[in-house]
Amino acid sequence: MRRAKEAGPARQEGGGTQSLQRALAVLRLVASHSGRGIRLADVVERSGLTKPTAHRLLQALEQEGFLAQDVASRLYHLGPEAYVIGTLAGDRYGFRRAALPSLARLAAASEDTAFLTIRRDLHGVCLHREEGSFPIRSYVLQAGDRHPLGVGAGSLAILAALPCDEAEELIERNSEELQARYPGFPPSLLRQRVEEARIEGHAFNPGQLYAGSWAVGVAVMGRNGQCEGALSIAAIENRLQPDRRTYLVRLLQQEVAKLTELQERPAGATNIVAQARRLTAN
Amino acid sequence: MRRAKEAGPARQEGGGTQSLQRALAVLRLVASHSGRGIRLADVVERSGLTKPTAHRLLQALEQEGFLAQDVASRLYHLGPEAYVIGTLAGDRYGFRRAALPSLARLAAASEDTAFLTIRRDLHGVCLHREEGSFPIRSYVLQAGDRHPLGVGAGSLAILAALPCDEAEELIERNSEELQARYPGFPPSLLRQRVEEARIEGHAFNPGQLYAGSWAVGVAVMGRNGQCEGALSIAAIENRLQPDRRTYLVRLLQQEVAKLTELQERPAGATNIVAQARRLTAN
DNA sequence: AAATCAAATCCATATTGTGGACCTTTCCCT
DNA sequence: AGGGAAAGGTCCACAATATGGATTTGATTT
Repeated sequence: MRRAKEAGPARQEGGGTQSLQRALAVLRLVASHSGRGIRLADVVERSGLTKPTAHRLLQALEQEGFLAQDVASRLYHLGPEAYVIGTLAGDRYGFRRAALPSLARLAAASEDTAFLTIRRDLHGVCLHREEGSFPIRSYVLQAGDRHPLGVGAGSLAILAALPCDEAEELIERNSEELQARYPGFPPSLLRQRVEEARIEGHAFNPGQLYAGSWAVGVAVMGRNGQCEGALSIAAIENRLQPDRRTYLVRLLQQEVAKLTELQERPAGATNIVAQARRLTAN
Repeated sequence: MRRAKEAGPARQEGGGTQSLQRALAVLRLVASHSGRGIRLADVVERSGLTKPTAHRLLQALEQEGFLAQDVASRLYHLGPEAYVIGTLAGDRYGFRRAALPSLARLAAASEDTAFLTIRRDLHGVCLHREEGSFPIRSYVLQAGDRHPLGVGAGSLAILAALPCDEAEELIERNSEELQARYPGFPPSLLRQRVEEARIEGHAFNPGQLYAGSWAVGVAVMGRNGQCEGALSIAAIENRLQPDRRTYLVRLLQQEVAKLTELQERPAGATNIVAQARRLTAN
């Protein structure tokens, strides 16, 4: 297919189903506007696809039930099928459900906004945002938003929790995107922040992404030693000065401890094989 | 594309992205084996696709993160991206989360297995299965399983809760599939069962799908008057005789009442439009 | 009523997905 | 161990299918 405009040097991973990549990119794009909805024109702009292509993909995804279009506003939203798929996937990755009570407690105790972020390949994805009672709230990070690992407190906490060589490799692989779209985050800065986060035991973002929007984050480790995600709290600058920052970190660490305890079985592989033998026969 | 084998007379809905349809069908197929995993050969058999095609789609979906393949067993499972999408969709269709406590209570009180089913176009999809303590358990209905509306107690409850003309239309539209794949469910039987369910106030399935696996179901109505889904309980025949059946129906109705009360805002359209104006501008 | 913007549609073109045939690995039975 | 079967994975010529510039339709604003 004729590549539209941007799109870097060449797709890394071996050739596959390109139209599928496009379609799923559109699906993710709509997902990242979850709750708000997104217009065709915005999809065109953000995906770099042409209008007919974007439109066709949106329509096809809608027909399959993965998207739903509001007839009045013409905005595209995630559809019921996406919900079904995700619900079933939740049986395997039930991390969010476990974390929701923690987020609620964090938001209540801190009065600021608490976030759950998970790693998804090279990026951190915000899965949930729980608002506190404090009247000044930032809308810098929404559910569905993705940034390269290290950009933002939760995302940075995850990066810092990974083995050194893996973290370094990820920074490397993200360098192109960082350079292109995150001028405030050169790889060198990320390395420094990761270093600091490891020493301090928590990630700290002093308004690096948006001036005035500060945040702290702590990683959640699974019982297999892998990083599952991170909890973070964002607030305005003067609510994240040293004393309060220490307090918020303590809150986060308490919740992380609770989460670590009630970590669910990670779907043991041997078990699955045995089940499969029995069940996939029909 | 060359149509493989089966596939009826002609696809009804207007031409779109066929390969996408196939890919999403594969995704749904894997989802329907959530937890268990599915093998390439089974995907080939159940989807009617050829092996290279199925394999390519599975690989592409895996690369995009929507599927994950267990390296040891080669079984395909839903991937983290599916979880992300579904989690975000959950903000719009948060029905399942609300229903989980009810299912837990139903399973505990009845000692049998409780299910949550929702409508998805022409089908009922089992979203969750909560097992009770009774030692004889049927595995007739798993999370992710789909059947035409009316097949199974939960599915039948949903069908019976719809307006008469709509229900009739759905039976009509399902008649082909019923005839081909559900020999025990001729449309005429469905109409009769729907009639009974409306009179009785609950759906009853006396082992129609699998002999010995009986079930009762009650629909959950949203506050907009639309049917949101259904709760159901399945048990072996002698645990669904008249007296106990009445008891179980009462349990179901209690939980349905609780669910109806704490129904969430159905994302009012006007509100969404207003938000969109503000938020999709950037 | 005119103008502006966005959404939806058309259609010739060649890029892309397709599947029969083939190879490789794993598992099981003797 | 050895041999056979079944499943997973790959190749490549072919044409069916997605593509996007241009156009039409529809809605909203001035």
